[in-house]
Formats: sequence, structure tokens, C-alpha cells
Amino acid sequence: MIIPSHSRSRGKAVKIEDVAEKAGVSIMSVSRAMRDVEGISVKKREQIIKIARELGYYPNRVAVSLAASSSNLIGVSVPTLFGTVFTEIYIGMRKSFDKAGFSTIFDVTEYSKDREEAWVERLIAWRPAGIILSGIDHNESTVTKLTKARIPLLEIWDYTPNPLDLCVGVDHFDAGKKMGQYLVGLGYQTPGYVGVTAGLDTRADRRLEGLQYSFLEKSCPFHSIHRSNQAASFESGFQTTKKMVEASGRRPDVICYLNDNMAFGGLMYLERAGIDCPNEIGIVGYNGLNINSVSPKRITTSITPRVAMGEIAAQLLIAKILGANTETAMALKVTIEQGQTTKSQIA
Amino acid sequence: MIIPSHSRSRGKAVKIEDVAEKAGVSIMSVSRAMRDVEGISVKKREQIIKIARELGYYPNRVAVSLAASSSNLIGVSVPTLFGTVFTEIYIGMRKSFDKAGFSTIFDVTEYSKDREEAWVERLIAWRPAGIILSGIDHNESTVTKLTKARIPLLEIWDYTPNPLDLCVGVDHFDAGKKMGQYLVGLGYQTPGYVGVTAGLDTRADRRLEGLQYSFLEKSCPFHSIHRSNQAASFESGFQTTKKMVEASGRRPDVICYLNDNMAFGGLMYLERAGIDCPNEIGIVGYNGLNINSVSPKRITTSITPRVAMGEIAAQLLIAKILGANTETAMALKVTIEQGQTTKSQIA
DNA sequence: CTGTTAGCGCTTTCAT
DNA sequence: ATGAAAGCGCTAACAG
Repeated sequence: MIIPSHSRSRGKAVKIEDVAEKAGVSIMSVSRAMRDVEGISVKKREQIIKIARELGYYPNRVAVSLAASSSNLIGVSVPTLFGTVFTEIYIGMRKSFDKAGFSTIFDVTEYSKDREEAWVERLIAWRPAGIILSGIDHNESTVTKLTKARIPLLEIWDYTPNPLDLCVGVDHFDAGKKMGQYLVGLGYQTPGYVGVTAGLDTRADRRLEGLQYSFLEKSCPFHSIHRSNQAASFESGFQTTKKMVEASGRRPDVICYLNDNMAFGGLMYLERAGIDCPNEIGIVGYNGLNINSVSPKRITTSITPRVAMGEIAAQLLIAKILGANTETAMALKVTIEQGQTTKSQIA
Repeated sequence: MIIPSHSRSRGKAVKIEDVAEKAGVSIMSVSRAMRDVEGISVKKREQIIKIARELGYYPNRVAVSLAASSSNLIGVSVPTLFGTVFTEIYIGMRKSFDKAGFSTIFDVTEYSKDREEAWVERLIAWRPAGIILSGIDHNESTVTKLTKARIPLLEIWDYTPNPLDLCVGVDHFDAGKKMGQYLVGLGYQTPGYVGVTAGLDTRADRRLEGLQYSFLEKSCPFHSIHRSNQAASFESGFQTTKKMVEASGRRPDVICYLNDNMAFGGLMYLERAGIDCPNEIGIVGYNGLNINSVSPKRITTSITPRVAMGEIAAQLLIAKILGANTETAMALKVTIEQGQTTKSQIA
């Protein structure tokens, strides 16, 4: 969509020519002064800067980008802003991008690959310096467009050793495996899992596989796996735990949840049902979300380094943009935080 | 910061010239075909579109913007992404902007006016079609820059009858007043308030004034007002309520909180302290946050129309951008939602 | 150090 | 309906 020019400010914005005229120099001198590059005397530079400030001159980035065939724009796409995961990742990135003088063109896909693709298309038209996408799962045609555009690209949150370009994330299988080993070490033998419909959150699926791997090493399969077809929220955690506990069959001695929010819902259910946690059933979350700070009992969880991940990702992308030879894939470690919803560590 | 051009894609992107050549027409015909404007035969247009698609041609928006002195960029600034308020507002806006083909340059100020100003400066350099800022409180120098830039501007969340340009928000005094009247109607007489340090959240301060106004009409002043110097979170709600209840003096019969999160923390405290809510002390939140869905008792609250606010704001701004004569200030109504933390409605 | 000359990729304007 | 010329505001490349 093209905005009718009559609606924009008209011949008002101060331009490089105005500054040059007032300073009695050529526009090139102004250009050099503003960009702080060599080729101009200190004195003149100061004068020009002063005049530019007086006039309220800010170089038109659109013209700069066109002339220099470069931009300070970074495209950032996240699936959702609910739940603090991607917000924290974004906060981390913003820090690095801000410092380096980049602005971000933003998008929320609401987990729709088509929406992501539509946004990518519009984004590429702006010839951004770099792009950050969430996850490693995109439409094929999106990948084609991205590849053709040849813009530095970073996939965040998921980890894969073979990213399209760059990648910073956590290895979710490994995270699950580690937590599984930890729980096995605590003596748990009848694990249960509460999550959402398989395929909806592929990262969570991978974590479950990791959990299963560790428990299977001790010949303890997951007897009960209950999946909600709702979002991974407090409520679905509560309801799905209810179903699991009320179902016949062996009761789990520990329930692993897709995330802390669901775990919190589960904890609330156990409390209301009069089931002792952790003595009857243990509860384990994922992510280290801030719900934990208000939970009656701190939930045992794996903390993902979200802010750090954002910072590192941004720095890596910036390095690539600047032409450095960078690593292409980085896996960040998660930290297990022992809470009050699992048995105490066995000495 | 200028990105070295060697790092960008090189002469790869398809441009209008390539399409024109392949189609055997002038670049002007391609331009007209792509923009769907008059001055070209239907047949030629179709041919050109087809070739453009084959070649993967997407008009370079940087060049378009420079040539047409217009852009499809909207700057959006929010103070925080935690707490769902601004997230939901953003979701609402995104909907409208997306439909109209705008992209958003995004920023999170973390409640810093200086950060906001720094961002505004960088943003203006992109000559966006419009700007949305949160709240009505900005640095004077920010306002100057904004005014000089003459870009359609909309302030969201707060309401003022005299905005810089456009404004969509809720009247926080009025929201407090309404809730006060409601509580007075339920027979409460000894209200307390739990919030954060005065001045930190001016909107909350206004709501308290509204609450006080209503209670004073019945000669019931707020005897206890406790403010935390922490963020308005679960935890601070818990701790501050503890202090209030343990303090000597008349116990409040209802506590109004800055928001639902603090109210939830307060409720958790009452439950743990064995104080019956609502029979001993009532609890009232604000905003209608999703914490309510997991709360053991639904908290009585005022629901702010956040998604709708975002949608309306975006539409208003778009209208202004397109040159329409629009309203300048809109106040949206909040809805009181009766929960289980206040006495039942008196028939 | 300074200025001049060409563009960047597209649209506007004005011919035809 | 079509195209040629003239920019949009700035920087790269080259001259002095």
C-alpha cells in the first residue's frame, strides 16, 4: 500500500542541502561530518555538527539506505508475546541491537507459518541488514525467499546443527534428557507427562523424548502421558492433571510438564485434591517462568537462558552482518533448578 | 551506524529494470502494473505481473519510499512486554496494521523516557507514516522532535482530552470512580489500597484518586494505603498485603490493588494467613489479567478493553495518515467484573 | 581536506 | 496507453 504523499509532511524536513548551505560547505562535507568519517577538518566538522543540531537535521535513513545499499534495520519475528519466553528473548536482543544502532521491524506470527511468510515477503522489500526468525520450522517457500534474498539470517530458540544460516538455541532433547537423569537420580520410577497435542509444540515433543530416553535407561517407561488440545496454560495444566490423576491405573510418582505454567496448574490441582506434593506426586516444569515466584511451592524446573540467548543471538547476527566469520550454530545449556515440588536431593 | 556494503547482497536482487527488459516494456509500465494504477492495458499488466512473479521481483521499499516520499512503516513504542497489557494492545494494533499493509518498527522503553526519546530520534529518520507512543508523558524534547517531524502521532492507553495529536485510552480517574461506586454500593466502608510508590505509575495514581472520590462521597476515607517500591507483581502484592494486615489500626474491609497481579498476591497471603476472603476482607484488582483464570477465587476487577483499544487506535491512525478528518481523543470504557473476592451484589 | 560527478531503484511529471 | 526525463536525499568514487 502506498500512502498518498499529500498526507505526509511536505518539504518541511531539514535536509543535507539546508545544512550545507547554512554552513557554507558542500553537502559532501556535511555528509562526512555527520557520519564521523575521515576527510574533513576537526574544526569544520564541529561547526557543521553544531549547525545541523540547530537546524534539527537528522539524515533521512531512507535515502541513506538507498545510496549506501545498506540499512540498520533488523527484522525480528516471534510466534507469540504471551508467556514471557519470547519477550525475554526479545529484551535480550534489543539490548545488543540498540547498542549497535539497529532498529527492529517486528512481527508476531501467532504460530502461523503463512503469516510468517507474508511478513518475510514485506520485510525483504525493505532490504534489512539481518533477519531473526523463531524456531527452525518454516514454509518451504519462505526458505526459498529468504535464501534468494541473501540476507544474514538467524534462527533462535530451537537448536539444529545445520541451520539455514545462523542458529542459537537450546537442544531440547538434551534438556529433557538431563532432567530425566536428575529425576532418575532422585529415585523416581513412574513418571507421567502432561503437555499438549503432539506436533503442536515440536520442541516440547523433543524434550519428552529426552525424558523418556533417560527413564528408559532405568527401564522406567512413561506410563501415563496426557495431552491437552488447549494452549499450555495454568488452566490446561490443572484440567489435564485432574484427568491423569483420576484415570485408573498406576499413579505417577512424578509428573513432568510442558512448562511451568502447566506445572503450576497441576500443583494447584494437587493442593485442592489434597494430594501431597512432593511426597505423593512430584511436579516438574520447564523454562523458569516467573509464575514460580508466586507459587506456594517453588516448582522444580529447567531454566532456559532466554535473555542471554537473545543477546548472544543479536551479537552473532551483527558479527555476520559486519562480515565476520562466525560460528553458525550455538547450543545453550539449560540449568536445573531444584524446587520444593520434588524430593530433596539424595546425598 | 552504516553497514559496510560488502556484507550485503550484491547486485543480486531483481529490480524493476530486469522485469522491464524481460517483458520488453519500459520500467514505467512495470511500475504501473505492480502498483495496480491506471495507465496500462489489462493485457500488459497481466503479462508483467506474471514475469515479475517468475523472476521473484519485489519492489525495493527503500527506493519506493524515497521516490514517493512516503512509507508503509509505523513506529510503535511500548513501555514493557511483561504483564500482557501492552502485549494485548499490540496484538490489537497488529491486526489493523497488517490488514492495511503496514510494517511496524518496534521499541520497548522499559519505562524510560530517555530511551523513548532516543528511539523516536532514530525512528523519525525513517520518515514513518505514523507513530504510536504509550502514555501521555514524554520528555519535552521528545515532543519537540515529534512536532517538528509532523508525522501523525497517536498516544495510547492513557486518556487526555488534549493529546499532542491523536489519543485512545481509558480515563483512569473515571475507572477508579466507577469501581469505588460499585464497592460503596456493596456496603464497604473501610477501604484500603495496595499499590506502588506514588509517581511511578501515574495512571494507577489517578485510579486511586477516583476510588477515593467515590468513597469520600460516603465519608469513608482510605485509612490504610500501602505502597511497595517494587514492581507491581504477585510478590509485592503478597508482601505489601502482609504489612498492611499486620499493621495496627482498623483492618480494611476491602483492599483495592493496583492490578490483578498484586491482588492475586494479596489473595494468596490472605489464604495463607487464614483470613476469609471475601467475608473478612474483600479484594479488588484491575485490568482483567489472565492470572484470574487460575486464581482459586476469581478476583473482582475492572476489565480494560486492551485488544479493542489497539485495533481502534490503529484504525484511527491509519485514517489520519490517509488524510481523513478524525476524532482526536477517544476514551474507552472499562467493565467491572464481579468475582468471588467481594461480597455478592446486593439485590 | 574538499568538492564534483554519478548513481542507489523507484516514482513523478510531462511528453507523445 | 506508453515512455523519456528529472528527481527523491544521500553516499561512493573520483578528482583536485
